[in-house]
Amino acid sequence: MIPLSDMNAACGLPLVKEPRSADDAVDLARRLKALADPTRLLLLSLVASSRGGEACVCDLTEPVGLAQPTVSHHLKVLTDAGLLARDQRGAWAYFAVVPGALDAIAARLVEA
Amino acid sequence: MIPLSDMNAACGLPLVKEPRSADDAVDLARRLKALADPTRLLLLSLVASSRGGEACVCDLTEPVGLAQPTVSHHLKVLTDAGLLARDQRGAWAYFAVVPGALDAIAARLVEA
DNA sequence: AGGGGATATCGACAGCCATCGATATCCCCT
DNA sequence: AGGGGATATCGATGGCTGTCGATATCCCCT
Repeated sequence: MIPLSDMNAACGLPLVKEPRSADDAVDLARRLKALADPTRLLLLSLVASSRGGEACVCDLTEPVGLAQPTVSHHLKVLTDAGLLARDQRGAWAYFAVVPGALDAIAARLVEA
Repeated sequence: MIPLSDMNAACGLPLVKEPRSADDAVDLARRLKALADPTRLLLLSLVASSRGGEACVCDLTEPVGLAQPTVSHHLKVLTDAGLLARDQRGAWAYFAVVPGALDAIAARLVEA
C-alpha cells in the first residue's frame, strides 16, 4: 500500500481520501460485467422469485425468449461470478441465488 | 403490468414474488455497463477522493495512465449514465460525482 | 487578432461478447 | 444396453467497445 502522501507527491492530485486501488477496480469491474446484461439481470430475478428460490434451465428458457445454449451460457457467467449456485439433481441442474452476493457487490459500489 | 397469476399461467414458473420487468432490466444493465470497467471505476474513485470532490481531465490522465481522448471518452460515458456531473469553468471541465447516483444503482441491485 | 493550452470529436483498429445451430455429455428409465 | 430428455460445450458470426493518433473546438491571455 502506497501512503496517501506519496501518491499525492507522485501524481500531483490533491486527495482527501484514498482512491480505489487498481486491483480492486479490476475485480469489481469483472463482477459488474456479469451483472451488466439485461438477460442476466432478468435470469437472476427469475431465479430469486421462483418457488424455493431455485429454478432449472428448462424453466428459464421460455420467459427470457432465448435458446437453451444461450441461457446456459448466461447462467454459467453468473455462476462463475459467484452470483448463482449450481446444484445438479439427476438430469436437471438447479440454480439458486448465492445469499449476500448482490449485497456484497452493492456495498463495494457505495463504500468508496 | 401483468398480474402475477397471469404470468404464472403464461410461463408455468411458480413465482413467489414479481420478477424484475424487462424494461427495468434493460435500464439497469445500461447503467451497470457504464460502471463495469476498471478505468471508469478508478476515475469515479479519483474524482470522489479529490479535494472539493471534483477534478479536471488534466488531473486524471496521468493517474490512470491513458491518453487524453480515452479519459475524455470514459468521462463522457460516466456523465451520460448520470454518475458524473460536468461543470465547464473557463478552458477547464470539472467533473464531480452526482450525489446519490451510486446509492440509487446499488439499491436497485439488491431490491429484487 | 492571434497564439497556446485544455477538451471533445472523428476514424480506425483490435479484442470482447451475445447469440445461435450443431453436437457432445450426462442421467434416468425401460 | 439402449433410447430419450436435460444440459453443457463448440464454432461461427455480427455487433459492441476500449484504445489511440489526428484533428476540431473552445477559451483565455497578450
